[in-house]
Amino acid sequence: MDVQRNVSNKDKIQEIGAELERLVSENKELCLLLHMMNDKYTTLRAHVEKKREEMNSVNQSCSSHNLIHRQPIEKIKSKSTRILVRTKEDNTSLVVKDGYHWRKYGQKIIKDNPSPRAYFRCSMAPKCHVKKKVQRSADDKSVLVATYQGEHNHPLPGELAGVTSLPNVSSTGLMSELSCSTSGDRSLPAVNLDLTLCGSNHEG
DNA sequence: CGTGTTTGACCGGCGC
DNA sequence: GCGCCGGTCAAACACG
Ligand SMILES: [Zn+2]
Repeated sequence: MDVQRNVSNKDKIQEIGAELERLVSENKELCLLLHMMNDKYTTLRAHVEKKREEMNSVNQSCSSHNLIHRQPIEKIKSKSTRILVRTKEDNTSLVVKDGYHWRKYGQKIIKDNPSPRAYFRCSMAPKCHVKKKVQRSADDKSVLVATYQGEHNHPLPGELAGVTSLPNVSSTGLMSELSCSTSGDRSLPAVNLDLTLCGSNHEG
């Protein structure tokens, strides 16, 4: 009957729609990531330039007003990278496709945070034992905190890398506060580079 | 049948 | 030593 075929088609359309939604979400994530990297780069450059000017200024004359002394940036050895990415409820805690294949191997309820934390491991290469933790922020439920640990010893496959082409990244207006911090060891104070340059509210 | 997710068990570190 | 807590394992299950 035509009705059945119709239903089947409808189902398929729904499926494709879901896939599209997923891709859009993924694209958004990558967009955010890119933006974050850009911001980080800009901030770091600004800091470096500021530091240089500062040094020059100090070299000439010591002013009365003291300048803030920041921690040396070279101290941070990015053994594990923490990335705060704002996302919708689309990808609750599932496999976040950020270019790699992740296999979930655990989930725990962490104290002082009602949301569970998911543990992932890279399963693209047999020798790649990169781990990743994903959990929601305690304050904003719409913020996922992904903590990458380790380095990939394999390049990204081209099939998945083709999604990174973004026509308009800064005109979508989906940007919000983003923070990126790198902590070398578990015991380090985990310096947080607040990169909330775009001081816009993130009502979600 | 191969692969990935779920989910409770298990284990080590740490504080009491 | 014991129990809490964060992290991992692995058996069972689901899916293509
Ligand atoms: Zn990898």
